[in-house]
Amino acid sequence: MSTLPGPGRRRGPSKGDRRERAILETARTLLARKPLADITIDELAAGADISRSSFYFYFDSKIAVVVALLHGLTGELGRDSGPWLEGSGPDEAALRRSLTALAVLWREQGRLIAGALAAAPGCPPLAEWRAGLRAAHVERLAARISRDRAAGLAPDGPAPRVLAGLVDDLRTAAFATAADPEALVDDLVTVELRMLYGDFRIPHPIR
Amino acid sequence: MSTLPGPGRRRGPSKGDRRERAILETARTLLARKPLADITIDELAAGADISRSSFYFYFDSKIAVVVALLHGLTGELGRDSGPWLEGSGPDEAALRRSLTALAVLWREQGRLIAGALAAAPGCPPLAEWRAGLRAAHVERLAARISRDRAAGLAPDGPAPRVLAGLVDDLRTAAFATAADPEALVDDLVTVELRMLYGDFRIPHPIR
DNA sequence: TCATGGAATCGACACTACGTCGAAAAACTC
DNA sequence: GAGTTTTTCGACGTAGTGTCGATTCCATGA
Repeated sequence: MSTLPGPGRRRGPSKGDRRERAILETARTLLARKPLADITIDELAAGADISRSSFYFYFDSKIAVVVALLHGLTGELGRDSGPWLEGSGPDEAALRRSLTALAVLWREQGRLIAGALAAAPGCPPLAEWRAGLRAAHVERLAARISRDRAAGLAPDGPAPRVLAGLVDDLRTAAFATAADPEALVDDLVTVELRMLYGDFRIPHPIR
Repeated sequence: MSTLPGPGRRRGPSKGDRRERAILETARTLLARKPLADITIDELAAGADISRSSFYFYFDSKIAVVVALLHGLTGELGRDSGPWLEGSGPDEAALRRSLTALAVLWREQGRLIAGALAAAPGCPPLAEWRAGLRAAHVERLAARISRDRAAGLAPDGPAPRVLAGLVDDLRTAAFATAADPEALVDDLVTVELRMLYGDFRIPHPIR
């Protein structure tokens, strides 16, 4: 349940430190092969060459391991999205760079992220992590939408925060579903731009 | 694991039939209060006034109960979407009716659907259910997209199936996230229409 | 009316996974 | 090399799942 390492461990990169990293590494390896729910504490412990009860010296639970892995990931998740989120107008290239970075992360760590998302309802620390991530993205994207609308660059529409939330939902769901996230980037670029800038006149066919 | 009722039960709407319905009813009730993962077989059995081991006479597992509930729901899920999916062009009213029906279902049975979706990876029968549902929607929507494009009613863009998949993903994610699905309908209508029909000229500000 | 067989019920058991505790071994510190 | 801190583990208790065989219920038709 807790985010921090177990009750033991003070300081100094000693033996136990290697063990802790071994557990994390084992978790990462196993997650590449099967979903979080199928991984047992026995396996995690065995992978680090310690007994099951020793595992609890390092982490409070399976979820605590996931949280630790996620912690190292959080920075990466917003990587390369600065230019897009701070920019303005339908800057296709910037959006593509942002989505590409995200897709790579999903390819490499999809099981971890998906596992965390699946376990989030019913596990406060994971729910917070997800909520924080979403909020950060929605916040910045909503601001961008407001700016664009004020500048006449984007059509009016759903409240900025709502629209931004839908964009975030779409990304997450699409990447979670996709077998090959990177293959989806181009289409996501198109679709997100349409969500934000796509205006259309109902009666007339598109030229 | 299995979809069908347990190994017992032959014919005739007798005592056991009432029990079976009592279990389903109990599940429905409990799902209104807490997520699927927090519901135990003990509770389901207790709700139907039988012992835990008697439960297994009726269903193979907790998941089998969910599958049974879902079975009754599958028809509803596509309800009122006919006019939209069989129609053509940006028929806002038809889309709104379709989405409204879906939103109502999510409000009433959100926990059930969300629980099923969460348990789907790692549980073949649920995964199949989800895949079938998605496929059915994607299939029809993709056909609609192709028709519209051929008729010059919609701009070119992502492959119809991919685009339809993204629309489906968005709906599911949005409703799963939302506290009040029905409040989202109007915005979803706008966004989906933009995804399908929204064209925009990059350099020029919107008139 | 009662025997027979399927429907329904349950207690006892076996299993898996989780998490805790306290005692011991290892490693480090002075 | 005594004392402290870190690390390890076996034993235990708990919760939930699923199975088995014995038993009871009950409709039916001989």
